[in-house]
Amino acid sequence: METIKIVSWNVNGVRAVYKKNFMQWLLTDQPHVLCLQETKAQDDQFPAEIAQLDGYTVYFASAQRKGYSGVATLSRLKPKSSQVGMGIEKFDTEGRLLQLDYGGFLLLNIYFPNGKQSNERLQYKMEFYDAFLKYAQNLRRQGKSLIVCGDVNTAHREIDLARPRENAKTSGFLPEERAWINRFLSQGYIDTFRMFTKEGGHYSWWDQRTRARERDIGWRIDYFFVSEDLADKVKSAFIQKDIMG
DNA sequence: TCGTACGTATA
DNA sequence: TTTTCTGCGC
DNA sequence: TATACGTTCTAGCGCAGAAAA
Repeated sequence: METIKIVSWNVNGVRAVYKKNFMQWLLTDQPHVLCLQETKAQDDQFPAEIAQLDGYTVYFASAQRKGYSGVATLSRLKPKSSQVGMGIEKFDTEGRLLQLDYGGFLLLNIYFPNGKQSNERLQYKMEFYDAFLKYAQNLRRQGKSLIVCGDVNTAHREIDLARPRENAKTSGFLPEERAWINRFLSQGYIDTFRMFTKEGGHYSWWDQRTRARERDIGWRIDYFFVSEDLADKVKSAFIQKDIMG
């Protein structure tokens, strides 16, 4: 069976990366499937060159609010079906989940809420986490195999961020957020990056305020999870840290 | 994130 | 019509 | 008093929408 390359990228504005080097990157990297988060665009606001890209079909899950959140999946493989959201209105209106059914597996492109803004948003994030776990487990009970990728907005363990002690009380590394990842994994999912890389020092997000990227003071908050039945089918998992979003 | 200022706790 | 400003979220 | 510790503050980008040019 041939190898499929799936890439996840929080672009922080699809129109902004389009003006930079998005197209060159895409034509060079040529993933079979590309999962984008934080597109910050309605379906009809996507650059036409992306929306009508030769060889790819583009699926959207945009937020109601303009310029906010939103995920999209570009696919060279034809899925059997697609679905936006979990069927829960308070979560689905923020454009955070897009599901493609490829028969052998479901691909869930997901952008979990950021909890840094306020207690209300942290609570919303935790509710989203719980709702998603229930949703995923329901799919598992239906016999589905899952690939879950995207921006989880939480570093799992101390080796997943450069400053664990300093951030023990910061959303993104709170005990309850980390505990949810533990609970999720314990229900039969694999953090694929950790299948191949055991040591720390590998990050996917860096604070802009202090130009932390230059010094590699970062967090690993973007993941590829698979349901454990797919584990032996995963060939590799890595972070392209030199690509700027 | 980092360094700092400031308040509070501890000996 | 284009540029500049303010506000929001991250 | 002297020291330790915990809390606080805080940039710049991408976008929307209104105002100004």
